[in-house]
Amino acid sequence: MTTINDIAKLANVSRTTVSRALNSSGYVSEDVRKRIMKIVEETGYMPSQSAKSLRTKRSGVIGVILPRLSTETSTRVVNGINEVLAKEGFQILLTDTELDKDKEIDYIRLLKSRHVDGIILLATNINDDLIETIKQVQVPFLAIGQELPGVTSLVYDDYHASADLTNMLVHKGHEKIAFIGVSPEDPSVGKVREQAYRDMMEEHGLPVSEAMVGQGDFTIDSGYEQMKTILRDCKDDKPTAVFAVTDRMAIGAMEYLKEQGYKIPEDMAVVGIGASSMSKYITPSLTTIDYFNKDAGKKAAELLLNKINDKKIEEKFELTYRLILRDSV
Amino acid sequence: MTTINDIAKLANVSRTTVSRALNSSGYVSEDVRKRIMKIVEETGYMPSQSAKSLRTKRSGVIGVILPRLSTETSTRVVNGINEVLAKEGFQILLTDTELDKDKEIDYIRLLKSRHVDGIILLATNINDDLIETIKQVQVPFLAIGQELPGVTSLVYDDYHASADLTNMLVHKGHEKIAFIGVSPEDPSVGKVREQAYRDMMEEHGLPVSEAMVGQGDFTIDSGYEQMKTILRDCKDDKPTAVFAVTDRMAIGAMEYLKEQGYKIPEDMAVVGIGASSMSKYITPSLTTIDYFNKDAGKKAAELLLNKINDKKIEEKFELTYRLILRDSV
DNA sequence: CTGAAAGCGCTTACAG
DNA sequence: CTGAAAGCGCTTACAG
Repeated sequence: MTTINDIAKLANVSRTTVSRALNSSGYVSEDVRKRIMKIVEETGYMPSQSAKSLRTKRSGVIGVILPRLSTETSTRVVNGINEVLAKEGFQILLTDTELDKDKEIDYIRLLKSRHVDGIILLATNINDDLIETIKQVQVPFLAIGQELPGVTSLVYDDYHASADLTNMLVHKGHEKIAFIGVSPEDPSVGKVREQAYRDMMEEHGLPVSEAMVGQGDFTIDSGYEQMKTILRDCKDDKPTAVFAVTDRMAIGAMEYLKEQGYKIPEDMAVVGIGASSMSKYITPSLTTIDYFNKDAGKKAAELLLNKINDKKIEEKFELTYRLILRDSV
Repeated sequence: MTTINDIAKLANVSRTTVSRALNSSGYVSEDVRKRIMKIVEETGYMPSQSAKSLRTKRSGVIGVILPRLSTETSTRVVNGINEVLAKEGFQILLTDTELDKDKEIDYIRLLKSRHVDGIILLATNINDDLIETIKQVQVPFLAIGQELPGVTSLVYDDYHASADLTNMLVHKGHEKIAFIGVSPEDPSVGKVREQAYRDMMEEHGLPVSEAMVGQGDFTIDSGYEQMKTILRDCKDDKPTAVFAVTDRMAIGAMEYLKEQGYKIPEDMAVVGIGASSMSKYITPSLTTIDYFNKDAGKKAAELLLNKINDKKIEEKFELTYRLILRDSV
């Protein structure tokens, strides 16, 4: 492999000079610079990033930790991150925890050992070990989706998004609104969204019987199953609307309702969150919340870049959202 | 930061010994090993991968080059790749060409400079510069989706998949089958799929008027537009079925058809390729081809790992597929 | 404007 | 079983 020494020899200069020419640091006469560049061109020389990174402690790589590689949300966020980062010459080192908390921590440490210049974590849970590890590694860090104490966090406005959705249903005349949530282990999706729903129901003086509330696990199937359970448990006091905290679960619920001959939205209104591509093309199209995940990714990358460059930034950023009203309500 | 020297000092041994203990290479007395491991544990020491990689010429990183980060196909493939690689302790360095051919080449070189142990390219086109670059960089290489001459390639069986779909429509009684393809710049999707369609039509003695053939650009919108154009151009000789080479374009076509009051499949049958999640939940559900992208990703990773370990492998691998018959035909 | 030298944190023959 | 030394390919004070 061609190294800086080869280039130096070919150009009849020291490797110091080659380095300077390559990095446009320090003075190099125009003459010499051209000679060097020509040889670099000809040989197709590319500096070894390992050597560079060993020396400079910078790698030009940003670690990204995902809960799942294959969800639309993750993909959009990564897309946004990459768009900003690629422009600045950074690449993404991708890791997927498969929702395993231990792996979250392992990967943070692994990424550190790979000298990444920063880490972006799509967070799904909060625990002390995690916070502790983040502190320890001393790498510019950014969390998306959960507010991690002491860590710069970019959060979706889950409370108001969920409240808006609930209020919208109430204003449409629904009084019995079923709810399909997820485990509170995921504070943002599990706790906050449910809390907003309950708060709004209470505010409107509408009762929430526990038979109306189910807990899924993000999958379409779990939406289907929860809908089934809710309908069975509610007996003669059936809801007229169902609010699932993710589009996938909402779609699962719709599947079950369709199977049972329910007309949507006449017999049962359905809403989700996430603005998945499916939500638009399913019949009837699904009312949902768009969290602008790609923008979140972009913003995350920009903030992280600022952190890397030692700019002071705030600790918490709240993202915006949009309610998309479609045919399912 | 803690380095191997710190550990050596704390354990009262040389860094040679620490290295040996860490990598389980060479002899280390049980006593010393335990002492070292304890200190490693306590300090949270992680060896610098840059230093390691500079020395060993291996990085434990595989570069993946994607045409687009945010398509379901890419995501599934990456997911499969990662599943296999993560198990072996490899991480993925992700790059997105945004369909720019020059970037494909730039990224190959960039990944090389980052000392990746191998590269997987989701290929969308074939050109000499690309082939040339792949040869030059001398990195274990694997292409998915196109057969690149001289490069180990994993290809979908586009010809037979497309032929099966066409034949299926013919057997259902369709004689005028419209086609929405993409540019032949993408040999697999653009050329091969169209060729199979034309071959089968000819085999059955069915004419293909050029008014029945459109060219989209993978987007839903382009499917919509092409459907519109085809219907306009065909005048009184309208097709009774339309074959789009991707699900997204098929879905766009369906949207237009629905708008125009066509009943699917009664007035017009629609088929796509890709088994997107949307294809299952759209109404009517879309008949399509499942290419098992995730398995392709796994297979790619396994083959690449073999290459890295100097195992001899064949140059071309053909993947399997499955026709999913749904309500749109 | 240019170069010699030190050093980043590892691994690996080589010697004992 | 253990260690001293060389070297991977860079960058960066320092000196001129």
